[in-house]
Amino acid sequence: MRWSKTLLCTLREDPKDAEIVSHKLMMRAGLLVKLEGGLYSYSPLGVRVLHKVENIVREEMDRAGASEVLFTALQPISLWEESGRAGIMGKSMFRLRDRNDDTMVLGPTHEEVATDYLRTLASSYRQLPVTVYQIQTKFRDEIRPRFGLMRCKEFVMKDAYSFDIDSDAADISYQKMYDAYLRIFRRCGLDAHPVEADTGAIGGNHSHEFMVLAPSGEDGILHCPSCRYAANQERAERRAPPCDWATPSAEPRARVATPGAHTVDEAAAALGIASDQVVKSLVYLADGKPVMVLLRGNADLCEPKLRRALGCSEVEMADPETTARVAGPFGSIGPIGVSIPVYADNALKEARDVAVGAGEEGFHVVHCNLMDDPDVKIARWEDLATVVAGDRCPRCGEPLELARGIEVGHVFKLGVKYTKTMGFSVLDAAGKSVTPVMGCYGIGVSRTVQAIAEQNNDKDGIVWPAAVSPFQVALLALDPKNPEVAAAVDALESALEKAGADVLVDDREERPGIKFKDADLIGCSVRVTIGARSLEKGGAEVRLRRTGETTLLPLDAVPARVAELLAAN
RNA sequence: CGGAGUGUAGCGCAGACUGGUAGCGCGUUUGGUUCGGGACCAAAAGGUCAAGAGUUCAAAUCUCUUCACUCCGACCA
Repeated sequence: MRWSKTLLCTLREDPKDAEIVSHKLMMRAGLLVKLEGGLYSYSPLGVRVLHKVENIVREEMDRAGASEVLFTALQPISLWEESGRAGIMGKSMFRLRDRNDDTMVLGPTHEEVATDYLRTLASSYRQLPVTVYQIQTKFRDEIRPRFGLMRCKEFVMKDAYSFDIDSDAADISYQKMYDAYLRIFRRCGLDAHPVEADTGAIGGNHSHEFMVLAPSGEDGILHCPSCRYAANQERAERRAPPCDWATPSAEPRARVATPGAHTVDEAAAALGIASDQVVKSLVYLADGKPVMVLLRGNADLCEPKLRRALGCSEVEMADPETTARVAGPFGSIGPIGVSIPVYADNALKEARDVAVGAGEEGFHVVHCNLMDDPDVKIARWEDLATVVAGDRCPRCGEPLELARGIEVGHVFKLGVKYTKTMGFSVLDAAGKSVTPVMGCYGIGVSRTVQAIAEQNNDKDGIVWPAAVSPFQVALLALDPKNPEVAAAVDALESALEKAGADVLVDDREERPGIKFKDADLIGCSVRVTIGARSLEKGGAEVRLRRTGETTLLPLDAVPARVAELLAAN
């Protein structure tokens, strides 16, 4: 492709809207054009990267035995009512009406459509296992789109769905996808790590996310340096920290004035004890019903854990009025004598001598024995605390480390959640009707593009891995009007393309400095420069973007050298 | 939805407190000199100052309302 024949515009300065490095660089390199928040057009350059990632995904899905299909983006709401997700996905699903006034949705995901597709086609165990996948535009009315392609209202996703006759077979399908994901991200030049994850609105009982480590990532990841345990912070577990007050106090339970103390730290200071010895009591609304949560004073509640523990679909902190009504004023909440269900974090199991809010402004109760106090009714003990850096690994006990990650892929074991509710069954070998076991597997393709840029850049611009570089080679014609240069560029372009490389020829009438800067910014893996000067010295200059390593070669030796560099990068 | 911030030329910004005919840099166009790491000189084009209402002789500037975008939280590939 000739630069002069396409509309490629680079930006000299960072756009004001962009916050993270990949977003800035993709905008500056002219890969994206913003239409609105969460909506971006791909330029001729950007769409090439997208297609390259798509093709890697396609090849690895095919290799793993999945079959490509294409579902519709537009779906009838009735499918979602059938699965029971119309409510759960409700707010993030774009809805519209057709001319018959029927409600349609723009698919945020395709579990329902996939299940419907299978139930219309499959009726025998002999047709299973089967895994279908598609690369589709998804629509989600995101609460907050951000960071360019990272979180968009419209984005490209690869989603796959496996159907198996039983759970053991489903595990095999899951593992195939898991392995394929590792290969896909490796081929994209990404360092992506599988971590145990929460299943969220998709549902199911087991899932892994594939995380690209980056400080700008939206998720916290706890990982253990000694045993390789890794989990999303929404789900990570820990061994309960040691407890220094596991023996009941000799003193009786007592009400103590703590005027003005509203936080755990203030209460601890007023009482002259460690903040961890003060129980943090929170009132939450679980699907609208108030519940109390107890944690150690220095722990934070992990809301997804609470949601899972309670089996509800939404939890939120209760408003001050509700809190005051069921448990006393903010800052003095406590579990003694409350009538709502109380859920306590496992780390409090040994607590025999702690302080709690008295349920009354300005008072706390000390020497409370949570386990045995007749006025404290713990409905259930659960793992509810957010795990933080330094907490002990649930597997091996070593301290965990915290990192940030970008979620580029997610694999789920769904069980029979959709197949059962949507009435998909097949006959097994004995002629008995069975409900197939399902898995689903997503890759955020457009997000992956940006994650690659986030992980592969330097002060001059993006450094695309060769497999996804918009063009593998940027061929700079430093003086396109010089006939010798033009002839050499033409010849080399053909030779490179014949050798299987794709080439962007910068034939603009610009000064050399501009071409070098733009080439660095766009980040094609290999740069080949031809100018009067290089011809005088005997050929063309070949430079690897990632290292800056440069060699001057005779023109006919260039294609082989380029191929060598591309293969190694 | 809650909290914070920003809207002025294609892009990045100043001007606002103290109201008085719209500025700078980059980019764009034309001419010239340059030409291997974002050149220089000269000339030019380009703006209902986010929108609406109000105050005023006069509003980018003061007041109110609305909208959009960005950031922090809940949602997720």
